Amino acid sequence: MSENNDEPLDYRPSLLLADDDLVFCQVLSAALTKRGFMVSVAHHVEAALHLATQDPPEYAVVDLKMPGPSGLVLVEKLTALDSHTRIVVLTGYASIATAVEAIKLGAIHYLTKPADADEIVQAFRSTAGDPAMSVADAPLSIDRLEWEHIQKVLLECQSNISATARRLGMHRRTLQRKLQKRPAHR
Amino acid sequence: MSENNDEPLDYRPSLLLADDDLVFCQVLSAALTKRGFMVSVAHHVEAALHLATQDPPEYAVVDLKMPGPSGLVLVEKLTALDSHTRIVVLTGYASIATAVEAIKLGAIHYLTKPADADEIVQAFRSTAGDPAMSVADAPLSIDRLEWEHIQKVLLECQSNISATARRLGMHRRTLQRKLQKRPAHR
DNA sequence: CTGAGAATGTGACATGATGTCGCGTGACAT
DNA sequence: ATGTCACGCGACATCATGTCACATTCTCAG
Repeated sequence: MSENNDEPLDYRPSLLLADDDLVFCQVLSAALTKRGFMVSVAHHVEAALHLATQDPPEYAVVDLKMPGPSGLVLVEKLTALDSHTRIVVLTGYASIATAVEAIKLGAIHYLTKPADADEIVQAFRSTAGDPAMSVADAPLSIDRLEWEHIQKVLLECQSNISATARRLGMHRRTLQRKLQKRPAHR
Repeated sequence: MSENNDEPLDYRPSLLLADDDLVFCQVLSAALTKRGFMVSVAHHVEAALHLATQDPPEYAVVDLKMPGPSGLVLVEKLTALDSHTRIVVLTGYASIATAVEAIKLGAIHYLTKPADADEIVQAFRSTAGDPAMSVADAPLSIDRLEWEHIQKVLLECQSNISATARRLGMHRRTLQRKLQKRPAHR
C-alpha cells in the first residue's frame, strides 16, 4: 500500500526534515522513511542549511517556528540552492501572511499540524490549480481537529484552563465543558 | 504621495477590478483612478475574462467570492493570458487554503477586506517577500481553526458544498450557515 | 435536446450547545 | 490577613444546530 511505484525500487529520493520538535521529527522521519524517502533531520535553520549546502535535497519539510531564524529563510535558501527542491511548509502556527510568504519564497504547499505523512506525500505531488486529492483519505472531523488544537494549546499553557480559553478566544466555561465532555474520542 | 513617479506622467497603467460588490467597486475604482490607474470593472468572472481577453491588463484586483465561478479561476486565466499581469486577490472570506492556491496560480499578493487603496497599491509593488517577517503568532482561535479546515476540504471538493458536508460529517444546512459567516480574524 | 439525479438557496422549528453571570473554594504572593 | 488568580459548578437566556420541506438551477448521460 505504501510502496511508491513511480520510482525505481532501489532509488530513495532525499528529503530534508527541519523541525525543532524532537518527538515529532522521530515519528515523521520514520513514517517518511517507510514511504521510500531518504530522510535527514535538522532541528534548526543553520543545521538544515549545512546539510542542504553539501547536497541539496529533492524534497523538504520545514517547520516555521524554530529557534533562531524562522523556517521562511530556510525556504528561501533552499530554493536558491536548488529551485527544483520540492518544499512543503508544515506549521502549528498557521497564518495567511506566512502562508503567502512561504509560497512566494518557493514552497509548493503549506500544511498545518496535525498532518500525517500521507498528507505530506500528497502535498509533494500536488501541482498548482489541481486540488484533486485522493478522495480516499477522510479528513478528520471538525470535532477531532478542535480537540487536537485545544490539547496543543492547553499544553503550551501548562494545563491552565483560564489562559487557554483566553488564547483560544473562547469562554472558560465553554472550554471546561468541552474538556470534560470527551476524555477520549476517535 | 499617491503620485507614481516611476512612469511618464500621462501614462496610466490598465487595471482590471473584479468584484461583485457594486458599491465597493465604485469606491475602490475611484480611489485607484485617482492614483493613476486606468480602471475597468467586472462583477463576475465571465465579464472579467471578456475584458481581459481583448486587452490583458497590467494589474488586476480580484475578489474570490463572486456569483458563478470562483475568483481563483480568474486568477488562473489572467496569468495564462499574460504572465506579467500583477494580480492581487482581495477577499472578505480569507482562508489559508485559498491564499495558497491563489499564489500558486499566479497572484502576487492576498489581502483581506477591509483594505484601502493604499494597501492595494502597496501590494502591487511587493516583490518576493522578506523571510524575516514575524512568525510567532498566537494560535488560531477555535472558530478560525474550524473555518480554515472547512475551506481546505471545500477546496478539495472543488467548492461542492454537499460533498464537503458529507466528508466533514456535518449537515449541509449547517455548513451553509458557517460559510455565510465571515471568518473570525484570529 | 431532454429528463433524472444532484446541488443549491431558503424558510421554519424543536432541541441542544454556548455565552454569561455568580458563588464558593483553594493556592500563592504581598 | 488580604488581594489576585484559577478552578468547578449551577442557572438561564440566547444562539447555533440538526432536521424536514420545497422550489430552482446544474450536470450529464442517453
